[in-house]
Amino acid sequence: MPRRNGTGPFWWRGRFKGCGYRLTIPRKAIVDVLDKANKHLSAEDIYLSAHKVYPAIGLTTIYRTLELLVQMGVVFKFASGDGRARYQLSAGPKAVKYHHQLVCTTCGRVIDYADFIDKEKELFSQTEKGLSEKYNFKILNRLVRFYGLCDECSQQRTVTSHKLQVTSHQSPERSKDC
Amino acid sequence: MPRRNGTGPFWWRGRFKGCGYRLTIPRKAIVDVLDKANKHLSAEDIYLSAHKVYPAIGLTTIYRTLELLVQMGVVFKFASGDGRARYQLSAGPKAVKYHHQLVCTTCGRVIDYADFIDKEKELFSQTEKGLSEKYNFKILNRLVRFYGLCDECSQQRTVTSHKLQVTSHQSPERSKDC
DNA sequence: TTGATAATGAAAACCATTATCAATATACAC
DNA sequence: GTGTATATTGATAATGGTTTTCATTATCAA
Repeated sequence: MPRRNGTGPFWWRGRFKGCGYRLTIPRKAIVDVLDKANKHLSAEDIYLSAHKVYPAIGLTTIYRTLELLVQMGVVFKFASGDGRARYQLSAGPKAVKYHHQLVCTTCGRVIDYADFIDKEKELFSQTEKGLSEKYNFKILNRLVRFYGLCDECSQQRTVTSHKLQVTSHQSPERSKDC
Repeated sequence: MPRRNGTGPFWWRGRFKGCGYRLTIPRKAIVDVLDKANKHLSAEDIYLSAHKVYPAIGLTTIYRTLELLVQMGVVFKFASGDGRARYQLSAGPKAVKYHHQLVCTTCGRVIDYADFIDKEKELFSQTEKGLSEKYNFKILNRLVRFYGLCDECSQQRTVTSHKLQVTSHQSPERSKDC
Protein backbone atom coordinates (compact mmCIF):
# COMPACT_ATOMS: atom_id res chain seq x y z
CA MET A 1 0.00 0.00 0.00
CA PRO A 2 1.20 3.50 -0.76
CA ARG A 3 2.47 5.49 2.18
CA ARG A 4 1.29 8.99 2.87
CA ASN A 5 4.66 10.71 2.61
CA GLY A 6 5.98 8.46 -0.10
CA THR A 7 9.12 6.52 0.70
CA GLY A 8 8.88 3.89 -2.02
CA PRO A 9 11.37 3.53 -4.90
CA PHE A 10 10.22 6.73 -6.57
CA TRP A 11 9.00 8.55 -3.50
CA TRP A 12 10.58 11.79 -4.73
CA ARG A 13 8.70 11.86 -8.04
CA GLY A 14 5.43 12.79 -6.42
CA ARG A 15 7.17 15.64 -4.65
CA PHE A 16 7.91 17.42 -7.92
CA LYS A 17 4.35 17.36 -9.15
CA GLY A 18 3.05 17.94 -5.69
CA CYS A 19 5.08 21.12 -5.46
CA GLY A 20 4.12 22.37 -8.88
CA TYR A 21 7.45 21.56 -10.48
CA ARG A 22 7.88 19.65 -13.68
CA LEU A 23 9.51 16.28 -13.74
CA THR A 24 12.01 16.65 -16.55
CA ILE A 25 14.71 14.40 -17.95
CA PRO A 26 17.61 16.34 -16.40
CA ARG A 27 15.90 16.30 -13.00
CA LYS A 28 15.23 12.59 -13.25
CA ALA A 29 18.84 12.02 -14.19
CA ILE A 30 20.07 13.99 -11.20
CA VAL A 31 17.89 12.23 -8.66
CA ASP A 32 18.76 8.89 -10.23
CA VAL A 33 22.43 9.60 -9.71
CA LEU A 34 21.80 10.45 -6.07
CA ASP A 35 19.57 7.42 -5.71
CA LYS A 36 22.22 5.04 -7.03
CA ALA A 37 25.08 6.59 -5.06
CA ASN A 38 25.76 5.05 -1.72
CA LYS A 39 27.58 8.06 -0.38
CA HIS A 40 27.35 11.83 -0.50
CA LEU A 41 28.42 13.45 -3.79
CA SER A 42 29.73 16.82 -4.86
CA ALA A 43 27.98 18.82 -7.56
CA GLU A 44 30.72 17.84 -9.97
CA ASP A 45 30.38 14.16 -9.11
CA ILE A 46 26.71 14.42 -9.89
CA TYR A 47 27.41 16.32 -13.09
CA LEU A 48 29.84 13.71 -14.36
CA SER A 49 27.50 10.84 -13.60
CA ALA A 50 24.41 12.53 -14.96
CA HIS A 51 26.37 13.50 -18.04
CA LYS A 52 26.86 9.84 -18.94
CA VAL A 53 23.12 9.26 -18.97
CA TYR A 54 22.15 12.61 -20.47
CA PRO A 55 25.13 14.30 -22.14
CA ALA A 56 23.25 17.53 -22.89
CA ILE A 57 22.97 18.32 -19.21
CA GLY A 58 24.75 21.43 -17.95
CA LEU A 59 26.43 22.12 -14.66
CA THR A 60 24.04 25.00 -14.10
CA THR A 61 21.12 22.62 -14.07
CA ILE A 62 22.89 20.45 -11.52
CA TYR A 63 23.23 23.33 -9.09
CA ARG A 64 19.77 24.66 -9.77
CA THR A 65 18.10 21.31 -9.37
CA LEU A 66 20.04 20.51 -6.23
CA GLU A 67 18.91 23.76 -4.68
CA LEU A 68 15.36 22.89 -5.60
CA LEU A 69 15.68 19.43 -4.11
CA VAL A 70 17.09 20.88 -0.92
CA GLN A 71 14.18 23.28 -0.71
CA MET A 72 11.78 20.40 -1.23
CA GLY A 73 13.47 18.44 1.50
CA VAL A 74 14.37 15.65 -0.91
CA VAL A 75 18.10 16.27 -0.72
CA PHE A 76 20.33 16.97 2.22
CA LYS A 77 23.24 19.35 1.61
CA PHE A 78 26.18 19.87 3.89
CA ALA A 79 29.53 21.58 3.84
CA SER A 80 32.57 19.39 3.62
CA GLY A 81 35.86 20.89 4.59
CA ASP A 82 37.28 20.99 1.06
CA GLY A 83 35.19 23.89 -0.22
CA ARG A 84 32.76 21.74 -2.15
CA ALA A 85 29.29 21.06 -0.82
CA ARG A 86 28.04 17.48 -0.63
CA TYR A 87 24.59 16.20 -1.44
CA GLN A 88 22.61 13.08 -0.70
CA LEU A 89 19.01 11.95 -0.66
CA SER A 90 17.36 12.71 2.65
CA ALA A 91 15.01 9.74 2.53
CA GLY A 92 14.71 6.34 0.95
CA PRO A 93 16.73 3.18 1.49
CA LYS A 94 20.09 4.82 0.86
CA ALA A 95 19.48 7.84 3.07
CA VAL A 96 21.86 8.36 5.93
CA LYS A 97 20.46 10.39 8.76
CA TYR A 98 23.79 11.08 10.38
CA HIS A 99 27.45 11.65 9.61
CA HIS A 100 30.29 10.89 11.95
CA GLN A 101 33.71 12.11 11.00
CA LEU A 102 37.20 12.69 12.23
CA VAL A 103 38.73 15.64 10.37
CA CYS A 104 42.46 16.28 10.44
CA THR A 105 43.04 20.01 10.68
CA THR A 106 46.51 19.66 9.23
CA CYS A 107 46.12 17.49 6.13
CA GLY A 108 42.35 17.71 5.72
CA ARG A 109 41.88 13.97 5.74
CA VAL A 110 38.39 12.82 6.69
CA ILE A 111 37.77 9.53 8.45
CA ASP A 112 34.16 8.39 8.49
CA TYR A 113 33.70 6.30 11.55
CA ALA A 114 30.88 4.00 12.50
CA ASP A 115 32.05 3.10 15.98
CA PHE A 116 30.33 4.16 19.16
CA ILE A 117 27.32 5.25 17.14
CA ASP A 118 24.90 3.03 19.00
CA LYS A 119 25.75 4.67 22.26
CA GLU A 120 25.34 8.08 20.67
CA LYS A 121 21.97 7.20 19.21
CA GLU A 122 20.39 6.83 22.59
CA LEU A 123 21.70 10.15 23.78
CA PHE A 124 20.80 11.97 20.59
CA SER A 125 17.25 10.68 20.52
CA GLN A 126 16.75 12.46 23.84
CA THR A 127 18.70 15.57 22.85
CA GLU A 128 16.93 15.88 19.54
CA LYS A 129 13.57 15.60 21.22
CA GLY A 130 14.49 18.32 23.70
CA LEU A 131 15.88 20.64 21.05
CA SER A 132 12.93 20.10 18.73
CA GLU A 133 10.56 21.15 21.46
CA LYS A 134 12.54 24.06 22.82
CA TYR A 135 13.38 25.65 19.46
CA ASN A 136 10.48 24.24 17.50
CA PHE A 137 13.03 22.89 15.07
CA LYS A 138 12.37 19.86 12.89
CA ILE A 139 15.60 17.86 12.91
CA LEU A 140 16.24 15.87 9.75
CA ASN A 141 19.93 15.12 9.85
CA ARG A 142 22.87 15.13 12.18
CA LEU A 143 26.57 15.77 11.82
CA VAL A 144 29.15 14.90 14.46
CA ARG A 145 32.63 15.99 13.57
CA PHE A 146 35.78 15.74 15.64
CA TYR A 147 38.67 17.96 14.61
CA GLY A 148 42.25 17.22 15.45
CA LEU A 149 45.38 15.51 14.28
CA CYS A 150 45.48 12.23 12.43
CA ASP A 151 48.09 9.61 13.16
CA GLU A 152 50.33 10.62 10.26
CA CYS A 153 50.21 14.34 10.97
CA SER A 154 50.99 13.92 14.65
CA GLN A 155 54.19 12.22 13.59
CA GLN A 156 55.04 14.60 10.75
CA ARG A 157 54.59 17.52 13.11
CA THR A 158 57.48 16.22 15.17
CA VAL A 159 59.60 15.79 12.06
CA THR A 160 58.86 19.32 10.89
CA SER A 161 59.87 20.49 14.29
CA HIS A 162 63.27 18.87 13.92
CA LYS A 163 63.74 20.31 10.48
CA LEU A 164 62.98 23.77 11.76
CA GLN A 165 65.41 23.29 14.55
CA VAL A 166 68.15 22.79 12.00
CA THR A 167 67.37 25.53 9.52
CA SER A 168 66.18 28.20 11.90
CA HIS A 169 67.99 30.84 13.85
CA GLN A 170 65.34 30.81 16.54
CA SER A 171 65.33 29.65 20.10
CA PRO A 172 65.28 25.87 20.50
CA GLU A 173 62.51 25.85 23.13
CA ARG A 174 59.90 25.00 20.52
CA SER A 175 56.83 22.93 21.16
CA LYS A 176 55.65 19.98 19.12
CA ASP A 177 52.83 22.00 17.56
CA CYS A 178 54.55 23.95 14.79
CA MET B 1 54.00 30.07 37.76
CA PRO B 2 54.37 29.62 34.02
CA ARG B 3 52.78 26.52 32.59
CA ARG B 4 54.60 24.19 30.29
CA ASN B 5 52.35 24.56 27.26
CA GLY B 6 51.56 28.19 27.89
CA THR B 7 47.95 29.08 28.42
CA GLY B 8 48.38 32.50 30.01
CA PRO B 9 47.25 35.79 28.43
CA PHE B 10 49.87 35.65 25.72
CA TRP B 11 50.30 31.90 25.54
CA TRP B 12 50.38 32.02 21.73
CA ARG B 13 53.36 34.40 21.56
CA GLY B 14 55.82 31.76 22.61
CA ARG B 15 54.48 29.49 19.92
CA PHE B 16 55.68 31.78 17.16
CA LYS B 17 59.23 31.99 18.37
CA GLY B 18 59.12 28.38 19.43
CA CYS B 19 58.20 27.38 15.90
CA GLY B 20 60.80 29.60 14.24
CA TYR B 21 58.31 32.19 13.07
CA ARG B 22 58.64 35.91 13.64
CA LEU B 23 56.18 37.72 15.81
CA THR B 24 55.29 40.69 13.63
CA ILE B 25 52.82 43.53 13.97
CA PRO B 26 50.30 42.10 11.50
CA ARG B 27 50.43 38.72 13.22
CA LYS B 28 49.98 40.29 16.62
CA ALA B 29 47.03 42.28 15.31
CA ILE B 30 45.38 39.16 13.93
CA VAL B 31 45.72 37.12 17.09
CA ASP B 32 44.58 40.11 19.15
CA VAL B 33 41.40 40.28 17.12
CA LEU B 34 40.77 36.59 17.68
CA ASP B 35 41.62 36.97 21.34
CA LYS B 36 39.13 39.76 21.86
CA ALA B 37 36.33 38.14 19.85
CA ASN B 38 33.96 36.02 21.84
CA LYS B 39 32.78 34.04 18.85
CA HIS B 40 34.16 32.54 15.67
CA LEU B 41 35.02 35.01 12.92
CA SER B 42 35.34 34.88 9.16
CA ALA B 43 38.53 35.96 7.42
CA GLU B 44 36.81 39.15 6.39
CA ASP B 45 35.64 39.85 9.94
CA ILE B 46 39.22 39.50 11.08
CA TYR B 47 40.48 41.67 8.25
CA LEU B 48 38.07 44.49 9.07
CA SER B 49 38.92 44.42 12.77
CA ALA B 50 42.66 44.15 12.27
CA HIS B 51 42.48 46.91 9.71
CA LYS B 52 41.28 49.34 12.36
CA VAL B 53 44.37 48.67 14.47
CA TYR B 54 46.82 48.34 11.60
CA PRO B 55 45.41 49.86 8.39
CA ALA B 56 48.30 48.71 6.23
CA ILE B 57 47.35 45.07 6.69
CA GLY B 58 46.25 43.15 3.61
CA LEU B 59 43.70 40.41 3.25
CA THR B 60 46.42 38.12 1.96
CA THR B 61 48.21 38.34 5.27
CA ILE B 62 45.02 37.47 7.09
CA TYR B 63 44.64 34.23 5.16
CA ARG B 64 48.32 33.39 5.34
CA THR B 65 48.58 34.02 9.04
CA LEU B 66 45.41 32.10 9.77
CA GLU B 67 46.77 29.11 7.90
CA LEU B 68 49.95 29.37 9.94
CA LEU B 69 48.01 29.59 13.18
CA VAL B 70 45.95 26.56 12.22
CA GLN B 71 49.14 24.63 11.49
CA MET B 72 50.56 25.68 14.85
CA GLY B 73 47.41 24.53 16.57
CA VAL B 74 46.73 28.03 17.89
CA VAL B 75 43.61 28.56 15.81
CA PHE B 76 40.74 26.26 15.06
CA LYS B 77 39.16 26.54 11.61
CA PHE B 78 35.87 25.08 10.58
CA ALA B 79 33.46 25.28 7.65
CA SER B 80 30.25 27.17 8.16
CA GLY B 81 27.40 26.56 5.77
CA ASP B 82 27.66 29.96 4.05
CA GLY B 83 30.82 29.29 2.09
CA ARG B 84 33.10 31.24 4.38
CA ALA B 85 35.38 29.48 6.85
CA ARG B 86 35.31 30.50 10.51
CA TYR B 87 38.24 30.86 12.86
CA GLN B 88 38.72 31.00 16.61
CA LEU B 89 41.50 30.52 19.12
CA SER B 90 41.86 26.91 20.14
CA ALA B 91 43.08 27.65 23.66
CA GLY B 92 42.94 30.38 26.25
CA PRO B 93 40.02 31.74 28.26
CA LYS B 94 37.84 32.43 25.22
CA ALA B 95 38.45 29.09 23.56
CA VAL B 96 35.45 26.91 22.91
CA LYS B 97 36.21 23.24 22.50
CA TYR B 98 32.87 22.39 21.01
CA HIS B 99 30.15 23.81 18.81
CA HIS B 100 26.54 22.85 18.99
CA GLN B 101 24.29 24.15 16.28
CA LEU B 102 20.91 23.82 14.70
CA VAL B 103 21.17 24.68 11.00
CA CYS B 104 18.07 25.41 8.96
CA THR B 105 18.48 23.88 5.53
CA THR B 106 15.95 26.27 4.04
CA CYS B 107 16.98 29.73 5.25
CA GLY B 108 20.48 28.93 6.46
CA ARG B 109 19.85 30.30 9.94
CA VAL B 110 22.18 28.93 12.59
CA ILE B 111 21.09 28.54 16.19
CA ASP B 112 23.91 27.96 18.64
CA TYR B 113 22.49 26.01 21.50
CA ALA B 114 23.93 25.31 24.92
CA ASP B 115 21.25 22.94 26.18
CA PHE B 116 21.77 19.27 26.82
CA ILE B 117 25.51 19.77 26.56
CA ASP B 118 26.25 18.37 29.96
CA LYS B 119 24.67 15.09 29.05
CA GLU B 120 26.62 15.04 25.80
CA LYS B 121 29.89 15.73 27.55
CA GLU B 122 29.75 12.51 29.45
CA LEU B 123 29.08 10.47 26.37
CA PHE B 124 31.64 12.24 24.24
CA SER B 125 34.41 11.87 26.77
CA GLN B 126 34.00 8.14 26.34
CA THR B 127 33.56 8.26 22.59
CA GLU B 128 36.53 10.54 22.10
CA LYS B 129 38.70 8.26 24.18
CA GLY B 130 37.65 5.27 22.11
CA LEU B 131 38.16 7.03 18.81
CA SER B 132 41.52 8.45 19.84
CA GLU B 133 42.76 5.00 20.63
CA LYS B 134 41.32 3.19 17.64
CA TYR B 135 42.38 5.72 15.00
CA ASN B 136 45.30 7.21 16.90
CA PHE B 137 43.66 10.57 16.37
CA LYS B 138 44.26 13.51 18.69
CA ILE B 139 40.88 15.19 19.11
CA LEU B 140 41.05 18.92 19.73
CA ASN B 141 37.60 20.15 18.90
CA ARG B 142 34.09 18.93 18.34
CA LEU B 143 31.19 19.99 16.17
CA VAL B 144 27.65 18.75 16.62
CA ARG B 145 25.27 20.04 14.03
CA PHE B 146 21.62 19.23 13.54
CA TYR B 147 20.12 20.04 10.16
CA GLY B 148 16.46 20.61 9.59
CA LEU B 149 13.74 23.21 9.50
CA CYS B 150 13.53 26.17 11.82
CA ASP B 151 10.25 27.33 13.27
CA GLU B 152 9.76 30.09 10.72
CA CYS B 153 10.56 27.98 7.69
CA SER B 154 8.24 25.19 8.76
CA GLN B 155 5.44 27.73 8.74
CA GLN B 156 6.48 29.51 5.55
CA ARG B 157 6.60 26.21 3.81
CA THR B 158 2.91 25.77 4.46
CA VAL B 159 2.20 29.28 3.22
CA THR B 160 4.17 28.69 0.04
CA SER B 161 2.16 25.59 -0.42
CA HIS B 162 -1.06 27.57 -0.35
CA LYS B 163 0.31 30.15 -2.72
CA LEU B 164 1.31 27.45 -5.15
CA GLN B 165 -2.11 25.95 -4.90
CA VAL B 166 -3.58 29.23 -6.14
CA THR B 167 -1.10 30.14 -8.87
CA SER B 168 -0.25 26.70 -10.13
CA HIS B 169 -1.87 24.58 -12.74
CA GLN B 170 -0.62 21.45 -11.06
CA SER B 171 -2.42 18.74 -9.21
CA PRO B 172 -3.60 19.74 -5.73
CA GLU B 173 -2.19 16.66 -4.01
CA ARG B 174 0.94 18.52 -2.89
CA SER B 175 2.78 17.86 0.33
CA LYS B 176 3.87 20.45 2.89
CA ASP B 177 7.52 20.14 1.87
CA CYS B 178 7.82 22.30 -1.23
C1' DT C 1 -1.95 20.98 -31.22
C1' DT C 2 -1.37 25.04 -28.92
C1' DG C 3 0.04 28.55 -25.89
C1' DA C 4 1.55 30.07 -21.42
C1' DT C 5 5.31 29.43 -18.76
C1' DA C 6 8.69 26.57 -16.42
C1' DA C 7 13.16 24.72 -17.34
C1' DT C 8 17.48 24.54 -19.69
C1' DG C 9 22.42 25.45 -20.82
C1' DA C 10 26.25 28.54 -22.44
C1' DA C 11 28.55 32.21 -20.95
C1' DA C 12 29.56 35.74 -17.82
C1' DA C 13 29.61 37.24 -13.16
C1' DC C 14 30.53 36.46 -8.38
C1' DC C 15 33.09 35.66 -4.29
C1' DA C 16 36.14 33.36 -1.04
C1' DT C 17 40.56 31.81 -1.17
C1' DT C 18 45.40 31.04 -3.13
C1' DA C 19 49.53 31.95 -5.85
C1' DT C 20 52.91 35.28 -7.68
C1' DC C 21 56.39 38.52 -6.98
C1' DA C 22 58.75 42.72 -5.99
C1' DA C 23 59.33 45.50 -1.89
C1' DT C 24 59.96 45.65 3.08
C1' DA C 25 60.88 44.38 7.88
C1' DT C 26 63.14 41.39 11.02
C1' DA C 27 66.64 38.88 13.62
C1' DC C 28 71.12 37.62 14.08
C1' DA C 29 76.30 38.09 13.44
C1' DC C 30 79.62 41.27 13.79
C1' DG D 1 74.64 50.20 15.93
C1' DT D 2 75.52 48.22 11.01
C1' DG D 3 75.19 44.87 7.52
C1' DT D 4 73.22 40.86 5.57
C1' DA D 5 70.41 36.93 4.72
C1' DT D 6 65.87 35.83 4.67
C1' DA D 7 61.19 35.71 6.52
C1' DT D 8 57.23 38.47 5.87
C1' DT D 9 54.26 41.52 3.60
C1' DG D 10 50.64 43.34 0.41
C1' DA D 11 49.06 44.57 -4.39
C1' DT D 12 47.68 42.06 -8.07
C1' DA D 13 46.33 38.25 -10.69
C1' DA D 14 44.65 33.69 -10.77
C1' DT D 15 41.77 29.90 -9.22
C1' DG D 16 37.71 27.22 -8.45
C1' DG D 17 33.15 26.44 -6.78
C1' DT D 18 28.76 28.45 -7.22
C1' DT D 19 25.22 31.87 -9.03
C1' DT D 20 23.19 34.98 -12.34
C1' DT D 21 21.81 36.30 -16.94
C1' DC D 22 19.35 35.56 -20.98
C1' DA D 23 17.92 33.62 -25.23
C1' DT D 24 16.26 29.07 -26.45
C1' DT D 25 13.74 24.82 -25.54
C1' DA D 26 10.66 21.54 -23.25
C1' DT D 27 6.58 20.66 -20.56
C1' DC D 28 1.77 20.35 -19.32
C1' DA D 29 -3.22 21.63 -19.15
C1' DA D 30 -6.62 22.85 -22.14
